[in-house]
Amino acid sequence: MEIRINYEDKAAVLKALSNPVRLQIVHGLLLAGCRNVGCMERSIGMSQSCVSQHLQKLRSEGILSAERTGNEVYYRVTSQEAARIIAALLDEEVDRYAL
Amino acid sequence: MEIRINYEDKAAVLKALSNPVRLQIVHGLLLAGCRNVGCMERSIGMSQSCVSQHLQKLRSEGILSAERTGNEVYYRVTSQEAARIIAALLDEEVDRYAL
DNA sequence: ATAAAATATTATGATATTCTAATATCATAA
DNA sequence: TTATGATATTAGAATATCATAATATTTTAT
Repeated sequence: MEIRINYEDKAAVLKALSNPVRLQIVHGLLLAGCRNVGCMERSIGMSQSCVSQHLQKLRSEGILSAERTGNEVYYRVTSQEAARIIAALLDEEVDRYAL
Repeated sequence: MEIRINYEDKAAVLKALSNPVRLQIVHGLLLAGCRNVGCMERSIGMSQSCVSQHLQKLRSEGILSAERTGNEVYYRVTSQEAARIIAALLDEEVDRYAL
């Protein structure tokens, strides 16, 4: 069997993580930090709209999933691949991450 | 001592790798593939200018270094961090990489 | 039924990225 | 010195990204 890497798709994963706001959001989730939008807004210091749009982008790339509880929406990291990348980037242990 | 992550800088590393052409170039180098520009052009199927511009971008982010030998310029990966990220992304062993 | 809180979506202007075509540089060969 | 091959740089058009402001949706409290 022939294994051909799809560099388009792989680059897209990196691209999804290659923005400071998105990186901080995902890393925060991995460290069991903020899980809902309001908390992220405050912690990152970006507008509600901005954070929400970044969250949608991460979701559409399959890095996060969302779950609504009452008024708020809780996010979590569902992509092992993303976790590995961030661990490699920040020189941390994937095992310590929440996902 | 206080460790504060600079998400701007870290995101910039991912951004440098988040283009399919650049990703393929760096991965190729890590697998001991093409080391000069002409070979990369042919192997990736992009114009000389395009490949060269991507190489400059990777160099300016400190991921590659270049060495001229006669007419041609040979590149290699100098960033352990980039190697770790790509290994994590492609689920490969960093130890097998050339750098 | 209204109002308020939390989140999502849309529209927009500013900026950045990408590729190609054209030109420049640099090293060697003739 | 001129020509040639390899690489780099510049200019430009098309497209994408980013943050903000405005509006919409959804859920709960009154």
